[in-house]
This record gives sequence, structure tokens and C-alpha cells, in this order.
Amino acid sequence: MLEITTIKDHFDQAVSGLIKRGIANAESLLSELMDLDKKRRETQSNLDSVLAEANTKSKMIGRLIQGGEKEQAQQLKEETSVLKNQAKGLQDKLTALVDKQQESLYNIPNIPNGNVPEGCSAKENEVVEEWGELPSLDDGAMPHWDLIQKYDIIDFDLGNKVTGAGFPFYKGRGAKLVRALANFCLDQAEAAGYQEIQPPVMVNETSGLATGQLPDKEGQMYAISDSNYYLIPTAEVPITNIYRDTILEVSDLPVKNVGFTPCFRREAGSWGADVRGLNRLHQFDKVELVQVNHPEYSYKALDEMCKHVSLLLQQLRLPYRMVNLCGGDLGFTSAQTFDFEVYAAGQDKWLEVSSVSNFETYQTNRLKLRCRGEDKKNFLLHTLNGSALAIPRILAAILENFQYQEGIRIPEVLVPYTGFDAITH
RNA sequence: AGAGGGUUGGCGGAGUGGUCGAACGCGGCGGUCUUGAAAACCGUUGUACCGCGAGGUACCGGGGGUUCGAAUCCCUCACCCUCUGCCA
Repeated sequence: MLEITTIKDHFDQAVSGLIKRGIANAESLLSELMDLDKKRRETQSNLDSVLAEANTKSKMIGRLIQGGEKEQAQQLKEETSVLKNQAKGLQDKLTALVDKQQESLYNIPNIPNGNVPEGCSAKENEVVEEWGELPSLDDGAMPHWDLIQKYDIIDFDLGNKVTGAGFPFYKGRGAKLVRALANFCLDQAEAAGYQEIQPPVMVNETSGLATGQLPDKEGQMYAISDSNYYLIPTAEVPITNIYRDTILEVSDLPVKNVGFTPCFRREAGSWGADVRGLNRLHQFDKVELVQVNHPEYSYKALDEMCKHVSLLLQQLRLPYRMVNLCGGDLGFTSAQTFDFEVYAAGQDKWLEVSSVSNFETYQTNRLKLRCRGEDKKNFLLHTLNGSALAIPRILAAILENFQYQEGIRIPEVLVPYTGFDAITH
């Protein structure tokens, strides 16, 4: 969530930022919040001074009782009782105000960075980089959902039987290809200085709140009904939460972690042609990069992460475009996001295979992830993350783009990982 | 899963109703001494919020309660340890 002091100190900037996201009433929304904050501070001041008086009197009572002056003590007790009652009222008021302010802040998205394009839908996203030539396929080329049947490498029917829709089985060379992609991505990340992490795939409610999946997108996470845990929608959640309630030293920065996990998404209400086959699943594997960085260097890091993703896609020989998301299309918690879309020739579609974001202090504020400054003042750090990469969609693009009459060619960089250079009957 | 014991500041560890935000030790930081370092000695050392400031408030696993007053008593939840059971 946003810091209240940031909104106060950069009010106009905050308003115009939210307007860029398409929030028309941003000004009144933030003004209300400022009024609420003013009331909150007043109430806190009042409460503090009542408590201070009560504390003083309580201490006097202690001394009087020790000195044997019971009657005076009794008198003070009554006075203190009155103060305590006042304090209780003020405390309730303060709690209500804080809750309201918190709720309000939870519902305000991050302020877009200055380089985020104007626009209210995906149509206004800005393509900033394009790479590779779109393959032209022979007659009889297929989308991946047909290819996987033809070569018997991924089985959706089996998934339906054993679990339900959106939980495919990868078999034989299909399974091997998943493992090859994961290992390739992990090795590349390691070479770029990321530490590999294997986190739990279930998290508690506090963690979900801290990275912003809760309460906003509760419908996206699977909840474990009898233990208050949630299945992670991305490794970002457990890995970023490592640093919850933490104060780092400047010398610890940048923190660079990479995790390979299954991701679970309810994706409630998503149906239609866009979601066929591997395009959208309830469970899928993803390699995720997570960085914690100094505010001064976070955009440099964002750039570096985008370059990393570009390089992965280039090595895999997948034509892609890199898109600077416009204000209206930006994720709730993000200050700036670049999406990477890969062209899948068999279905003639661009598939989003990576999303690289800088959250600035939006997450660290909830996480209470700070850094000890040289002046001993603590400040909030920046978090960033990016997929590198989402495996099933990459798989889909590979199958479709590299298909030929008798089989599917495996990208050269993967061959050492798969042990085969083509999938044929 | 059952029985018992725990949870205190960066770490170890006192504290069972009243100047306790918390003794003491270690570690960290600053200083004296030294060519430099070590040792020794002196000082300092949590976080958040309110306030221009002086200063104030809150926090001893989380939440609630008793009391004029709670780290200390009561309830509850979570986690940890030991033993028994089960298990990859």
C-alpha cells in the first residue's frame, strides 16, 4: 500500500498518477484520505495525553500506597478510572479511524511511474521492443492443443479425470521438456547472480496480505479450508515474504533470488478460446526472479531484469515483443510493468510469458521491509519481480513455432537439457 | 495425534502486580591507549506512531480480559522443545 506521508508530500503527483490509471475521482478520494489522516492524528494526540496523565497518576498511587496514605490513593484511583474510560473511548475511535484508513489505502493502487504511458486498456500499451521473425508455417500446421495429442506429450483428459480442468499431465518427452525449460531458466538466473530458493507453495494470510494478493484478489488464490493457508499463485509471494519485518543493511543489497515453483490460480470466470490448451491453467510451473533493491537503483534493476528475459527468449529463438503497460492495464501493486509476449504461430496469437514489475515501496510498506540508512534513519526498500519464465506458454510457443511435417524441433539451447533434438512419432 | 515444558531487545539470559523499555553477559558502534592491531578501560546501542520542539504514547509470540497499574494474573490462538504414536 501507499505511504500516507508520500500522498501528503506529493499530493498532486499522486492524484495525476491515479488519474492515469483511470480513477476519475482520484482527487476527492485522496482528499478524503487526508482528512481521515488528520482526524487520526488528532485522536492519537488526545489519546496519548490522556494516557500520559493516567500513567502519571497510577505511579503516584503506587507511591501513596507504599507510604500508607490509603485515602489519597483511593481518591486518585477514582480519577484514574475516569481517565481510563476516556482513553477507552478514544482508543475505540482511533482503532476505527486506523482501520478505515487502512482499508482505504488497501484499495488505492500504486502510483504509476512517469514513464508509464497514458491509456485505459491494453490497446494503448506501448511496444518498446520487437525481436525475431514470425515463422510461416506449412499447410497443416496445428495449434499446440492438437500437437500435444498427436505426439502424446501432454494429456488434458487425464487431468480432468484425476483432478479437473486446467490440471494437465505432462508425459514422457513433454515432462522432459518442462524439466529442461526449468533447468535452463534456473541455470541462466544463477549465472546472472540470483540465488536459487525452493519456498513452500502454501502461505499464510499475513503473507498474502503483505505482497498484495489479499484482500484485493482473494478470488485468485486457492484457500486451504481447514488450515488457513493459501496455495501460492506465484513464487513472488513466499520469496518476497522472506523479508517481511526485516531491516537490511545497504551492504546486503541488491537481494536477488530465483524460485521455481508450481503456481496455482483459480482464474474464476475465465472461459473461451483464449484459454484453450496451455494458454491458461489452474496449475503451472514458473521460474520467478525476485529482487529487493535500493530505491536509487530499482529502475536500473528493472531494466536489467527485462534484458535477462529478452536474452532467454532470444536464446530460445522465440519471436517476442516487449510491452510497456499503460496506466489502465497496470497491475494493482505495480509502479511500472513490462510484459513479454511471445508469438505462437499455430494459433496466431501473442502469449504473455513474462511480466516484469517494479513495485517501488508499495509492497515493502506492508512488508515492513526497510534499510538502515547511513544517517541511521530507516527507509523502505523497493521490490521487483519478473517471470523468467512461465513454462507452459513457452512450451506452447515452442511446439507451435518449431513444428514441421514429421515432428517438432527442439531449440538448440535446450538440447543439452532434453537429450533429444526433435519430437517425432 | 496425546502428555508435559516453553516463547523476553541482534544473540544468550534475569525478571511472577508498581519509576521495567526491561538487570547482567556477548555482539555492534564511538572513544582513550597503540606505529597499526589485539587486550584493557570509558561511553553508546530496539521499532513504530504523535509533536516545530521539549517531550509523549505503544510494543516483553498474536488477540482479548482482570486491575488505578500487567513482561508478571486469567482466557484464547499460533509457534517451538521433550517424550509417546504415526509417517515420506
